[in-house]
Amino acid sequence: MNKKKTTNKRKIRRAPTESDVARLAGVSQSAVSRAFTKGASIAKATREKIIAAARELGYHPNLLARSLATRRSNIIALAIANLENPFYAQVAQQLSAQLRETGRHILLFTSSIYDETDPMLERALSYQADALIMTATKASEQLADQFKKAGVPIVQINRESKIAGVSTVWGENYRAGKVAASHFLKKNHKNFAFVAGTKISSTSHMRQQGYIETLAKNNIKNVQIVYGEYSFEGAANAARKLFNSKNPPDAIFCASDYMAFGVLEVARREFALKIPIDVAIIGVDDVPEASHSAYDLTTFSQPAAALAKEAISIVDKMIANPNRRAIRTEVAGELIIRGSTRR
Amino acid sequence: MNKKKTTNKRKIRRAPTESDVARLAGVSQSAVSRAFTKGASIAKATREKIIAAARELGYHPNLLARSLATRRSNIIALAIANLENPFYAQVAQQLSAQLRETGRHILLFTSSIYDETDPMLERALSYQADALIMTATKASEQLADQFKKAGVPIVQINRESKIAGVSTVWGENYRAGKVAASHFLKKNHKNFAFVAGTKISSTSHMRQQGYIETLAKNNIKNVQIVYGEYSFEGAANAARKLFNSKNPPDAIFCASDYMAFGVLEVARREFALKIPIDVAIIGVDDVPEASHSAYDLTTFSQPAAALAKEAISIVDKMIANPNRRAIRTEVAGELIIRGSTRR
DNA sequence: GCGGGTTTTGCATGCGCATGCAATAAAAAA
DNA sequence: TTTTTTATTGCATGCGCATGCAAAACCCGC
Repeated sequence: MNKKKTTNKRKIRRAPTESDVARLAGVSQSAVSRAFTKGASIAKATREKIIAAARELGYHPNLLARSLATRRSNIIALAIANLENPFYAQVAQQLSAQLRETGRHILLFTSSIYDETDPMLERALSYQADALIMTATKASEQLADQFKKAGVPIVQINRESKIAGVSTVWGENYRAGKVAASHFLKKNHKNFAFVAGTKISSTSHMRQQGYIETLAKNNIKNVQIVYGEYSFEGAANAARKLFNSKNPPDAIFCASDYMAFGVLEVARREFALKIPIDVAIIGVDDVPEASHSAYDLTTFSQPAAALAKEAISIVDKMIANPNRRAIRTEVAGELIIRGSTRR
Repeated sequence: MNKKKTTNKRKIRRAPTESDVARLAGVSQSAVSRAFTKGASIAKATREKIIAAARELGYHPNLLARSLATRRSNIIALAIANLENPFYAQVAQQLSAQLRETGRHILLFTSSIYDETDPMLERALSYQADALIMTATKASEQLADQFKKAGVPIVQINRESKIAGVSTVWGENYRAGKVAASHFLKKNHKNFAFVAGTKISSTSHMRQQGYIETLAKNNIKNVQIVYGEYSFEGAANAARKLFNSKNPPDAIFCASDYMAFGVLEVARREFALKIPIDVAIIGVDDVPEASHSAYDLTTFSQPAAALAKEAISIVDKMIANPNRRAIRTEVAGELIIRGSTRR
């Protein structure tokens, strides 16, 4: 009935806003806004007064409101299939670390489906993401369309795309295969095999091309190809098939380190093969484990940090000029020679 | 000069808004809002008309604006130290997958510093996150304070906390150690060792307690303790120390699978020990690799899915009742017996 | 101490959506 | 058909912040 009742009715503590800070500091709300906007026109003394008031209240700017007003969310959507793969986890880690330096953050969309487009990704548009970065997945034509219409760039890491609006950054896939083949040839191997990822992986396909074509140039045509499905166990099965074949390979190139580990273990434990004497193995990625003494894997590197950096650089360019065509960049890698190949 | 000039001046294509949809559908903006709000009062025919118009325009609701109006962002901040660790990657994956079912998404904060509080986490407050979930990190007193003030719950996965406002969910750490010890004892082992994580990890400490106390009850006091720093290489070094000692162990319990892998590899390759005859090994976590034939590791499981589920459940409870005290839950695990221990 | 120039400030408004309230249309009851 | 009840709608406003514009405060040199 009385006034008190009204003011007391349920003390929900709201987060302080600019207006609260303004009141305490004795300035206008817009002054507070300017105090927190880099480069805005505001007197030094005023800003300090405001900062002090803000600290006193425990004020945190509401970035969602800011985004609404500025039309820039500083949110980057990251679509990632199988985070469990250390290589992609590393890419995610790198992206996150590098983005934070420009005040941006990652909205995570995981998916367990490899190489297929997650319908949930439309949500990134609803969250007003400034860009979408995809790893180990591809954007469908339809998704790309929607993002283009919204002016939100898409960058794929490690997957090729024929879609006009989609930028891509990848490692030197063809060269990886080529270099692996050359290295094996130099060490006088005779029987070659390739453990591919999945059938639809463009990445795996490019590596295979580089490998096979280089071997073909040296008159080696009978290269066994098996699929490891980009998993440890898948590769282990593929390896069993290889070693049980009538003509077991003495040189195996794997489309990923992870698969190489699977092959390596099967070779050692189930077939008692000596590495690199009986069989040599080369992977791709150079994940941290590759350098562990347990694996000591020769591999063609695909530097996560560089991939992340390039992806972000593309994002920046596309945001700066939305009408720009898709950008396609290759990031250099190199053969890192370790104990899984002959000296 | 003429009117056309005004309307044509710079065709920046804005994303369509509810007002655009409303215009096309011939209804008010609020009707459109209601059409997209579950349970709102709106006629079926109207909604359909609106949905059609929305589809035609390619309308995506602006979730930031919605969050501003509803004071609920549906964003959950996830702080994760070393994503590269497959166990935590798995937890992240689980959280992401389970949260999406209730329409929530993860804002990712990675950190390479173990067990320390990342100052960047304040940003979660700015993004109006509905909650903060932390894995492999702990909230500082000060951070917890700020979140409590803002009414945003914090849940730590796999880290203990003495701070009042911080909820926690963890695996059966003490029991893991206890069960490991019992299993070793049953198999007649004589010389015991423990490979701990870091010195300040409460998780590692609990596991150690369970192990040591159980052994002590059986009159075994001289348990060697070494630190593996939760890394493969760290554990490998720890293992070298153990196997080179005057009394090398025949039973090693490791505070994580990952470290167990390091120990296992060193045992086999550098010391030519037969597992589990010469030395038996038990880990904790049950990461996917543990079941791979290469490792075939006996381990006390710490189910990522269950941890994630419990963390989310706590978040929900805390959001429903912000004044509630912190919740502490233990998630059951079990000893999964594989080839790294004697039959 | 004054005019013109330069900062610094506040005012007003809009970003896209949700929602209480009042107005209206539809349905049910009389 | 008229009245009452209920289901739909639109209006108006606010969420917290940024920003163009005009007013105010400050600066300088003369």
